[in-house]
Amino acid sequence: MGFVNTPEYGKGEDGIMNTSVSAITEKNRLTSSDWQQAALDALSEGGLQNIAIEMIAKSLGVTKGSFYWHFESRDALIQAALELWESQEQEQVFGKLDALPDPQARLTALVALVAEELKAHKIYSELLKAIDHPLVKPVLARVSQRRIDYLTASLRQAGLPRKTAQSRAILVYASYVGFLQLNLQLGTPKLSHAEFEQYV
Amino acid sequence: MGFVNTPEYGKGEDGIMNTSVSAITEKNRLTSSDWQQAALDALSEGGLQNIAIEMIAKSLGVTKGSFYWHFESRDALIQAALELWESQEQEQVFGKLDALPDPQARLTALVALVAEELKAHKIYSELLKAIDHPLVKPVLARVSQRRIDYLTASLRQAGLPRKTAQSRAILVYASYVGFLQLNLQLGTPKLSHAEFEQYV
DNA sequence: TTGCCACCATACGCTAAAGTATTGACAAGC
DNA sequence: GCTTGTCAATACTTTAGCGTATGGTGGCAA
Repeated sequence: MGFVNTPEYGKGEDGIMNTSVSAITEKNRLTSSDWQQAALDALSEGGLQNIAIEMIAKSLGVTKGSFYWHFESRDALIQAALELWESQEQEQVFGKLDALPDPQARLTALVALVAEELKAHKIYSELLKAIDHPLVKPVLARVSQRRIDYLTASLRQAGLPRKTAQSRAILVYASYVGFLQLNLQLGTPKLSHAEFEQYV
Repeated sequence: MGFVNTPEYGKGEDGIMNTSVSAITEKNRLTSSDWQQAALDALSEGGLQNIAIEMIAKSLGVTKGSFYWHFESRDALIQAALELWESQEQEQVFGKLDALPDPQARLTALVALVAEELKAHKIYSELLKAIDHPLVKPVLARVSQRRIDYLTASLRQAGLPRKTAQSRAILVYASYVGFLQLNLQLGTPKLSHAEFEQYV
């Protein structure tokens, strides 16, 4: 019930041809993956409510007649997009970090990830805002937990005792989430991540 | 006030009668303040999009015919509710803290505020999620900045040098915001605020 | 009593967005 | 060349929610 279609402020307006990767397979015919990727693009720019099939269709150069061939419903698209995101983030973040053997270097690299890769953070931020949605919640819970666990493990490898590492990991991650909101949305901070590293 | 004969428009079944304060001034006639308070209640439980006038009207036992006498539009209600919230939070939070002369004690009390007063935090959290809304953004920016400034001042009074106090204040506040999301929405943490105080 | 005003109900219009039904186009295999 | 399967366009229905128009009622003042 009351979640789906509230005509809120979001409104991607007209096209805004995305700056995204958008391979879109060149030829006019689309695949469901294209829709998923487009949904993530829309999500990153306007939140969950911006995953509106007619808008996305427009940005893909088709109509929703196409959409309902590839997907059962909007929820199905959201679910598929979230799955895509989850797998993508797993290989991106963890793949990158696992390459580094030194735990100290890993932490530094992890912090560095906050600065770049803006889009991924936008998506995560928007998902946080939509955490009430039943499809979003479990995904976000998994991803967050995985990241915190990873942080904890890295801190332990860096020499911290178990309990301390756990608390520290949660604290650091909470800071990250907080910065995401304050930094990304408001212009609030000016706090560099140099500060951040001092706590590690 | 025909109590009986109104022909039971719309199944009034699943009301979710609010657990809120709701003084509602006893007599059936409402004031605009009642609407503002009800809007904040709705906000805290379902986000900005849950400020839906027909729903709130139902929870107040009237119809929207009443609403549009008190307010010009939904946006007007939102704005008024936000003003109410801003003034309320100012006297609540700062009023409480200013009573304490010792800056150290103030910080402890501030941290303690995170635990109790759940509803206020819910509202703040929901507003964070709706930060894209043009009416929300400036209010939230003001409130957040004010809190960070207050934190900074307290930290300075506690002996920290200027720059350090600023950075620390932002970091602490970001942590607070992060905890709000993780703690309130997911079941993630178990980190007590005892940890928190160690950083102060 | 009369009449006005504050507050509210009812009925309606309008729009955005989801979802459905039907038809069309085009490429590949038979 | 004909059929079939895949992808898409068009037109439609439905629902939620904002906003409007208008009329109703109870209390209070003159």
